[in-house]
Amino acid sequence: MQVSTAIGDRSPVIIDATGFDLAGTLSSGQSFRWRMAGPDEWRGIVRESVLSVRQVEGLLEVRFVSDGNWGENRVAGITEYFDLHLQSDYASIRARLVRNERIRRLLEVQSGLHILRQEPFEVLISFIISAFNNILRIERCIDRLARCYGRPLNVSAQLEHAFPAPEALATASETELRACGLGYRAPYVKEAAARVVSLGAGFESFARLPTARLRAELLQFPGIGVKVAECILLFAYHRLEAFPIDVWVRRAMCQLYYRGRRLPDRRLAARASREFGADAGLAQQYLFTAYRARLPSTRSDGARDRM
DNA sequence: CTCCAGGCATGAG
DNA sequence: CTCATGCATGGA
Repeated sequence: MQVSTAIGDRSPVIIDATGFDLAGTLSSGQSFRWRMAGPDEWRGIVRESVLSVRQVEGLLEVRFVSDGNWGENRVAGITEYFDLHLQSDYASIRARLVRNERIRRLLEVQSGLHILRQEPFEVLISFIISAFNNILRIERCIDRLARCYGRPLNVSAQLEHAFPAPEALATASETELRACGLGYRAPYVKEAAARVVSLGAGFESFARLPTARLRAELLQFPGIGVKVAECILLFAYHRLEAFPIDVWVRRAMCQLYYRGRRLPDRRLAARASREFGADAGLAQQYLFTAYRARLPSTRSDGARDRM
């Protein structure tokens, strides 16, 4: 798995990433901190560092534009973030999903999506902001939040900032938060951050809770409902059975399983659980990206696109 | 101009 | 319990 290790300070980390789709994963709406920086280059902020990443053949090349506290082994940290240590699992999940007739066509044109392992607090706040919002604006809101409340990470002209700490958002004024473009979500973000602060070490222990209890804990937060809770379960706590239903996944499920008839989300969730079981989270990610991009494979009748 | 976006909180029935 | 409504903001 590990091809090379970082010896010097600035030497890039290179990791075997066979079957991984970097671009697809980074643009699949699970992280809001990555931007395309070239034809085959992605620049993003992970924890306390700025990364420049590209995928060549089956290899992932990661440059640390700014140092972060990754400890001794950067390879292990990067491997974990991109969830590359579970490549065999992704292969078996995919094999199971392909057996499902209704989504087979989607998987024939898409592959290699991973679920990133992101910081829980960042995901929690980011998806509170995501409610009734669009991805471009979510990215801008988080960018401005980081600029106002996050630690500066490099000294270049284009200064980049880490995601803010809970204390910073908890003590921010609602007016300031609104100035970041949060709108009516400003008080939710402030109160949710305050709740994380008051939970203290209890928030860290969320990671060890069984999924049902973790979901119940998340639903206690202001601004977190069923959909956002599922996003946090999936993207922050890697609970692969979670199944967030947004407008695109709703359209996908209704079209694929109910001839376009609109059903309540709880029924769609139950159906997803039956169809995909423990693989629902990854299935959801493929449905989301395919329907949001309006891929030809999402057309119900197989009619050709004449645009 | 209108419509829409990775929904939630609230109140009515 | 289920369902309808308002909500800030900005791009298309």
